Amino acid sequence: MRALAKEQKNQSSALIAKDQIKQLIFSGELLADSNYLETELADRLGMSRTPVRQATLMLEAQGLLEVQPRKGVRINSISIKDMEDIYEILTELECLAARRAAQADLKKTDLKLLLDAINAMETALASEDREAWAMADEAFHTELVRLGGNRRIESMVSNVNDQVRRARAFTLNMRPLPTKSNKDHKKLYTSILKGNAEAAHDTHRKHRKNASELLISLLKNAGMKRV
Amino acid sequence: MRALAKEQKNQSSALIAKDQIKQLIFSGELLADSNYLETELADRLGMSRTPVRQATLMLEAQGLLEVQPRKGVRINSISIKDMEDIYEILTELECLAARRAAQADLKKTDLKLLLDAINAMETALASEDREAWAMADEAFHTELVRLGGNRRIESMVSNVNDQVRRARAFTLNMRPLPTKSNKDHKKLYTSILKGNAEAAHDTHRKHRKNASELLISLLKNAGMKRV
DNA sequence: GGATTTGTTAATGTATTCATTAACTGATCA
DNA sequence: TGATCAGTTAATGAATACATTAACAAATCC
Repeated sequence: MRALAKEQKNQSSALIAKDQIKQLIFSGELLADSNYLETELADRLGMSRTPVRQATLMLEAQGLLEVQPRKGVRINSISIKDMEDIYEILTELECLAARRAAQADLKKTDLKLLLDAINAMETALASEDREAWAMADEAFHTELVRLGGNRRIESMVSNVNDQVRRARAFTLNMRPLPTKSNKDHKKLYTSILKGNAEAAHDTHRKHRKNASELLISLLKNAGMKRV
Repeated sequence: MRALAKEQKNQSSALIAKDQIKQLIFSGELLADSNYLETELADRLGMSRTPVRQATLMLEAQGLLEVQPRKGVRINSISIKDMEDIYEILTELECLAARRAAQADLKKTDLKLLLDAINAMETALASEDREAWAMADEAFHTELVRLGGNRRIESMVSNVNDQVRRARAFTLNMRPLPTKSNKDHKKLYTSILKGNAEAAHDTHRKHRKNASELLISLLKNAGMKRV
């Protein structure tokens, strides 16, 4: 909490607006396929239209919303096809990161955060705490990509992830507990440590493929056309 | 020309500024690793700071520049490591698109633009017109990605491409004429038409790998640390 | 002479004002 | 009755005004 406030200290209102609007979208306070006027958002965030507008333009560039003149900004929803497209990209980029990480001759100490995340998932599974599991899972994937050592992949993955955040949150409680997935994580961890690049790549590809197929079938079964 | 002017008719100044600043960067009128004040850019573009600022924030999100308070916007240069990172991503995404295109059961008519580009490259090679070749090559790659049918890949590739545009332009006249590369293009064309997804993927991977290795060695030989 | 501090400058970041224009309402006409 | 057109409204998009603050310079103190 304090860290967050501190972090925002030297940020411009535009960047604060960007983060806050993102949060409002993720939390569902701003609904997908709905429009919100700039004035409305400015009031809500307690600032003038100027930084809010800057934020919306940045978020439009990221694909989270569309600025529709005289109608307000429209929060983009995600179709099943979108989900498939996004997961395809996500898979490709993460697998690339996994391969790179395995080639980077990393030591156990380098992989500490990755292992921490794996353990956190195990704990969360034991106590059936889905929220905690989701957080640890995200930490795992973030750290994996970071270990890949390609900054651009990091930011691209982060951007794309933002676009499916709502869908993931939506299905979190519909999913069976992913008891099996931690086996994949451990296998990947070992491959990276051993420097087995292709194994890391392939393991992760299967993992991601399973996860995305599950997610998409859950959405379909729930009759969800858009999220 | 007229099309461009027309295109800009209904665009906001912010979007015009974004395009124009990009052009200024690509053409080298704005130098990498140099700073330009917002006022300066606004004067140059004949508009007020407001839309210019919006443009710079969008371009910062895209990674082309950095907004440095009180120092002006700094045009980002690209290191060899950056080039490697970028080409790695580009390769992965384009190969994905190639695979998808091959799976999409496309007919000859669908592949017309791709073939046009191949022919244009051949013509350009015959007359040793590097500029024309580069344009056709870009058209080929753009169309390939479009045929992949994943909009997000299109925009990501386009963004990433923008980041290496200067480097490519720089080496264009240093390169030997890429007489061999059109064989790769034709092979890819055939693979897509025949629906041979893995061949399309692998052909393009090799093609991209060669191209990036060549580009990077050219930059290294030229003693270029940053572009 | 060097370091520190205060004052000034200038560029950013935000708010506000203004102009433009799409959307809506109602009225007129066929 | 329905359609078209004028007038009004309201939201955007841009310019300008204003506040803030980092950077630089000058002056003072040790």
